[in-house]
Amino acid sequence: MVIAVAGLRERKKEQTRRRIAEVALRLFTERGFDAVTVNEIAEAAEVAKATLFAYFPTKESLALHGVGGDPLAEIVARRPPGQTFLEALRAHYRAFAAAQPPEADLDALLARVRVIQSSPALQNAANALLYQQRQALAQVLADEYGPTAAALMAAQVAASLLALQETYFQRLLSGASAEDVARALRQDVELAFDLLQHGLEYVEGR
Amino acid sequence: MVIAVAGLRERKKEQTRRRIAEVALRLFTERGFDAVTVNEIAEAAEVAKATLFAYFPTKESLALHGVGGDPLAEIVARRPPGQTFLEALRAHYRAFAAAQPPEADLDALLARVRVIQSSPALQNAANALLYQQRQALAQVLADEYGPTAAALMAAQVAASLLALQETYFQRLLSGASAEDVARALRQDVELAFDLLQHGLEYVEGR
DNA sequence: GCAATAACCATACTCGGTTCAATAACGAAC
DNA sequence: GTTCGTTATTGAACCGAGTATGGTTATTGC
Repeated sequence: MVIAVAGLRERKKEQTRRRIAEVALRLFTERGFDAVTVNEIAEAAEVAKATLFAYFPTKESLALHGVGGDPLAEIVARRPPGQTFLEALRAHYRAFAAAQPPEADLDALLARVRVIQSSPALQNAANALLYQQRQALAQVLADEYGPTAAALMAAQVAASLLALQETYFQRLLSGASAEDVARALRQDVELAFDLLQHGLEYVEGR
Repeated sequence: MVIAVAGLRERKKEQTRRRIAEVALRLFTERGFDAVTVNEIAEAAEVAKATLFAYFPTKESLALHGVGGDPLAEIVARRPPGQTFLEALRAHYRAFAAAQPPEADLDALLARVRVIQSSPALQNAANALLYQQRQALAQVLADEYGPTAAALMAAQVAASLLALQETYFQRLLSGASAEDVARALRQDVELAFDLLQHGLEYVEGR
């Protein structure tokens, strides 16, 4: 009995997609996002430009594929009953911060972060990604809290997590040791959620 | 005694700038942002494309000039002593919500909102504007609260105000009466700042 | 084998934005 | 009111991202 493997067509498609993505990331890493044209990427990946854009809708998506971040709306929607949505998110990010990423992944992440930081256009694109998550989260929360409060809460949460991510990236780029970065991240996660939960007066009152 | 009027050169520049801006806004209003090319705008304003881009750095800026929003960092920096930064912001937005804009301005605002809503690219650009304010605010707050907490707080505040603005725009577009929109805005402002001040548990606990 | 389908390619195009050399308009000084 | 340096403006060529198209090749299901 032969395991039904994906058709040759599908496998080739996947190959092409990966080849494009890898070549793009390599070039971006070597020279920065803005200094690489999509024509170059297409040429180096040995595909036509039209093919490249059949796989990735924009140049930005070439650098950001797989960097979507965690699906906030899902985490909230799937939380166990009795848990507030904020508790669910805190638990998720606490777990993320507790998990020490292996060296190799960290190098790759660092390269990715450097690429993203290399172009304002890319940073905007990354923000736009979170913007969509914000809306999805607002929709999930709307049933419980009404549309206006839900929109406000989702905005606060999404913005906090974006700020958290930026701080994390900066710490990574600053050259601090992996342990220090991880420790700071754990603290920052707690601070971010404390602020969200108890409001800005939480810090104001020291 | 003659009032020292601006030189002819300066006046012409101002004229050109205004002509470009007005033509652009008119075309955007008529056909939507994406359906108008900068070539058309330049032609209709009777300037060369290069001249247009000498006045406005991007196509988006043609639709967003003057829509910067309130300078959060300044409001906070100039607050009277003894007032928390959040109180200062709340007072500012409360005053804004209390002021009934005159009919004519409201029509112009509505047109502007419709244009902005007509293109995702424009909405992203508008977001990016607030993003800069966020960073300026974070810098002002950093002295008092440290960089990490400041970044988180600024992010929450900026995101809340963006959400507030979006809700306001939606209410305007929904065709509700000006009084209803104004009343809802006053409520929303209080809700937004209550959430910021006391945290999400403020609503969670009802 | 043999069509139907889907990936792929080359090419030309649109549009936003930049560059640059040439020119026109202004301001100030004589 | 002529001259001269400055500055706004122009036109036209150029770049890069993204789209449209019509044709070619390879896989698939029969």
